[in-house]
Amino acid sequence: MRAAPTILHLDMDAFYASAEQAAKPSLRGKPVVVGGLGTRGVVATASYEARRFGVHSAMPMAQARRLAPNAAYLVPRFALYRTVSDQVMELLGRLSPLVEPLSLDEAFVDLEAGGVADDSRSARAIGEQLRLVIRAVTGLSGSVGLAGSKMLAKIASEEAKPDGLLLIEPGTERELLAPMSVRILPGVGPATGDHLRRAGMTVVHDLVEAGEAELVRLLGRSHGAALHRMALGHDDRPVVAERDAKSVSVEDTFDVDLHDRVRVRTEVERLAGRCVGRLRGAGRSGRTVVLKVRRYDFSTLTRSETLRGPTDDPVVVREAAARLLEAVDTTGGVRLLGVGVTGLADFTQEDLFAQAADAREAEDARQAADARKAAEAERSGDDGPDAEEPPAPDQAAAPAPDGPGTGSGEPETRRWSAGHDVRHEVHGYGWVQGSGVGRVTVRFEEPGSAPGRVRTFRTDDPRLRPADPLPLVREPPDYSSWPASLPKSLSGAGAADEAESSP
DNA sequence: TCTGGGGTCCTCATACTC
DNA sequence: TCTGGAGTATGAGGACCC
Repeated sequence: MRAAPTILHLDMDAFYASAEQAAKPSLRGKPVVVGGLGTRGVVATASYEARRFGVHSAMPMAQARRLAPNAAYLVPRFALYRTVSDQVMELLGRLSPLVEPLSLDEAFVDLEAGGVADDSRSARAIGEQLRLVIRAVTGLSGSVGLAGSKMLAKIASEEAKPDGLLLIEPGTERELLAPMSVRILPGVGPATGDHLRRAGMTVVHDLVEAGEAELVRLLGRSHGAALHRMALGHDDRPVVAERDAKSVSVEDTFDVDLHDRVRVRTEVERLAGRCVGRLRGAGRSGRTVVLKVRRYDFSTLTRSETLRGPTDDPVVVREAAARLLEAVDTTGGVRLLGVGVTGLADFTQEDLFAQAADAREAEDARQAADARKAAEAERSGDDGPDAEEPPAPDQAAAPAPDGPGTGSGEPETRRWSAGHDVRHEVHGYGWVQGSGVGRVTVRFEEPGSAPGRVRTFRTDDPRLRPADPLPLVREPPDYSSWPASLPKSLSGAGAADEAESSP
């Protein structure tokens, strides 16, 4: 906990839904729900208009549709969100070398390390400027929290939402936290929240009163002690810029439970291939293969196997996953399958074998100079100590890694997903409003345009093609000198004002 | 016809080694 | 030689986060 509120937490407001509203003028001011549209989808983000109907993140899509039947339901377009996220992160990087992204729409920034703020006044000014610049560049709003620790900065941005800024002055945090729900503290989810409630603790003040010993008794040493510190407003976790991934995994939930054991096995192998594709894409390898199975009754089990060394060989991972599956009872049906790899490294067991082989060859070559006669025969019998070494990888079986985020691999059958961009030879840019029974309905509009008109085509209309997302802001102001100076069009818009944008 | 996907961290049980 | 304890690796599951 530092003396000045120089840790900044940025949280973009209803990010996916806001990006969709910015991209699709006809949706502005209307309820928008982004998420999986399948029978088992859940809500990723709901616009503030949709939240008024009670729709929120992680809610089953079916329930959302009952609550807000007239909302627009869209599948996520990660390519667009990633582009906007990159723009935002680039702006944050101008403030400090210490930027810790938490997701596409959230990050911590250590303003002190960047030398752009060292007290409340300068921190607030930078926070307000950041919000202005983000809006100018991306067309979207973000909320900013400023405090002396990560926990409090995050709580501040949460309280500032939507489209606000809140600064917590050091010294005031205990008073501020005391009446808040225990659920505001990081690490307190539904289960811990329930646990605490049953013990009579509902607000942060109750945790302080209970004392560390009682929390440790209830929640265990690590969690209990950490929670007590948080309740007192103590949090000295640093902002960490670079974080290495510790695992890579892929999983799929099926629209209908799988009963056929052969199909289950095929899916596991497919997932293993995808997982290795991601692993290789990241230039990593892994030592422990994990199989995840969610059964028809939502019970989830995992089985894992640790290999002798890290691998990025699809055959090895596929076979390990298949072995793990053998030990799982899938009668009754399988709802979800997943394959993951942990224990990541930057080299593979095969690299080690190769190194060992190189060393052996060098040694052999040296000896061969002395004893040429026996060398060939000796080497043929020297296969190394490891009998478990898998057969040479089947090169042809190496999966085409699906690039991060594309996840398509769809055959040429044309699928028009709701919300996706299209371009029509005659009518120009638009987005898919819906499709079915051989027809696709498109609304022709683009960021910055007026709400557009709707037209319907045959799904195989050759004049209609998928398109890349258009930038949300066509001509952003020149902000190349920010934060040294604010673009002219933005200065005077309240950057240095002391006024707080939210209560 | 409730409950996604991709992660992290913690706890507990068990096996093994010293 | 047997036993107990500490430390470590592994496996499984749960909670949490966005």
